[in-house]
Amino acid sequence: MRRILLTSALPYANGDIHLGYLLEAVQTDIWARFQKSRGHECHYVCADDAHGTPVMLRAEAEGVSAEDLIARMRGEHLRDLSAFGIAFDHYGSTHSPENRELSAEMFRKLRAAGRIAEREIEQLFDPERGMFLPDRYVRGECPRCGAAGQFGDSCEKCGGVYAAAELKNPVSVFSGAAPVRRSSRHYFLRLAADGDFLREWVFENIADPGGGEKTIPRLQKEAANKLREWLSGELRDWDISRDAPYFGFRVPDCEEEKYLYVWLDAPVGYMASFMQLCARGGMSFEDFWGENSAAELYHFIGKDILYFHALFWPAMLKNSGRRLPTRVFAHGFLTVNGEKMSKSRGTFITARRYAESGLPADALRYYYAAKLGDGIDDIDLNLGDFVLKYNGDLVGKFVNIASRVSRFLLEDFGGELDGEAQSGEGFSAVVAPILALSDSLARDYESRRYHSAMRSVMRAADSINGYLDEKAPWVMRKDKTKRAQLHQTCSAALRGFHLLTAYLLPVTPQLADDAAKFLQCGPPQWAGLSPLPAGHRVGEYRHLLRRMQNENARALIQAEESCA
RNA sequence: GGCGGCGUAGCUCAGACGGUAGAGCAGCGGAAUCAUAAUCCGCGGGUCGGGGGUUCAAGUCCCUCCGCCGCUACCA
Repeated sequence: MRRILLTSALPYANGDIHLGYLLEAVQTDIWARFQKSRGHECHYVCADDAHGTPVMLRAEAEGVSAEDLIARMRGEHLRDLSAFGIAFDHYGSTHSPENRELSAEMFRKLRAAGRIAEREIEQLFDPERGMFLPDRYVRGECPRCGAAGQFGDSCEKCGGVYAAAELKNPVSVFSGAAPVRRSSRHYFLRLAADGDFLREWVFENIADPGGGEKTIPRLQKEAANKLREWLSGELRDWDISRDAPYFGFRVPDCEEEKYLYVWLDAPVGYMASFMQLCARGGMSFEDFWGENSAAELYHFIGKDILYFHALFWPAMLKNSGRRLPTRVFAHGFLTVNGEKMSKSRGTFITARRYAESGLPADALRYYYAAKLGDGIDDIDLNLGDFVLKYNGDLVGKFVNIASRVSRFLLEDFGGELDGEAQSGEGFSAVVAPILALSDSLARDYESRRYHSAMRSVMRAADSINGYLDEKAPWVMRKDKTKRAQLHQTCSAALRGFHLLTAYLLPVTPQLADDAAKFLQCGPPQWAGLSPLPAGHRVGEYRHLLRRMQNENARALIQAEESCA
């Protein structure tokens, strides 16, 4: 049995869960459910990312304490994610005692290892607000093209990149005051010292924990390419402290009021969340995070935060006596109808909006699965396509199988399956080929080629539908002498349906649950999966899914526009 | 500006190691009527963004151009 710990990136406490984040949560959740269904020990943890300037400012604007704000946001995030069947084993917060402790320990160990540098740096400072200004909070004219109202890091007009201090006529976004330069002592993670280690670690191949004979790359090809950019030169030190006012953890053993940068304690939040789970579940924290841990550790992330997880984080772990991630899985962004999600276009769809629209969570999960591969490409949610895929695949093909034969089984055989669970014509024509799919399907799931897995499952559903057309049980039914054949055909089709339900369970847990109720079996686990036995009795069939209407999907966008 | 990614049938996308272009949906033509206008069989449809190169052979490797997108470390 494998021991696996996996994480999704931490949702930030200053924003709502949207369909883009759900892409990641669903991708991770499918993998977690798959591993569990295969009988492995698997823990899926996540947490709210609670610290940083934006949270502090928003709390101020709302007139509430930061603690109250993040508690509320965490509740909303958890509610939204739960509505999509994201089954965390634990969902913590980076603003927790455990994380405070682990972050401080991390910092101290890094310092003891000689990896912390201190330097005076000069930054823009808002004299009215009395705070240093992150680049994002300074606007001014682009030093290259002169475009007005540009942010302090890059120009939207000409694409130029510069330092905030280079902006002409800069103003603070908060007060409108002209920022002044002021220097302050900052702490840095000395990344350059780990250049050789990172170049090795990032590009290295590892033994396949999934049992494959060949070694596999630690990172996806595209991800490795991206990292080559940083790794090809000298690595710069990473600024990991912020001056007050800031919402976060104090820098340990520092007399001035300085805070750990949110991105320092955010990944440590993975550890803290798991630590809380351990307290509940009896696992040993060190088994998973100790330097010589034999457990597997995976981070699912968006491609935008790759360097945090593949550069800073490994460096932090290595120099603090911790284990390193087994692999890091990056995915692309979500676009809606071919375009970047946009509030003004109404395509910035929140999880809540979707849930309230009444569209089934499994529909989105299935659609994502049908499009997700192991790459880093963006995924497009095309609403028309979305409706067609759900109706065509899940309703028309998959659920249709149960719908086609259940009445015959119920009316003619009292819901009982025939005696040939492991032999006979129906078995060899329908059941055996689906059993034989197991290994290649498992490989697809394991390597996150969900789209390939979904194609295989649907091809199998096609074959059952084809089998039913060929056998025409509705014709057999009129001939009393063909009663045994009728029984066999319907039983085989339903056994096939049951097996496919198990294959689909990681993707569509609600559907699998409902199907299991109809089949009167437990949630079909992949480990030890076998055809429903002779004489097994199924329940009365009620529609497991409803067809989706185009209007429902379109309303996702319209509804957003009306309140934009 | 630098670096990276993408560009394959009307649509959404597959295509490890280079070897005569694939799926689903849509369209067209049949069949069937058990099933949620669900199902099955068959058909048409692509200069694989343009151009050049390597090779007996390139969507697949190299160069170049065009288009779209992303990243560029103190936004998270």
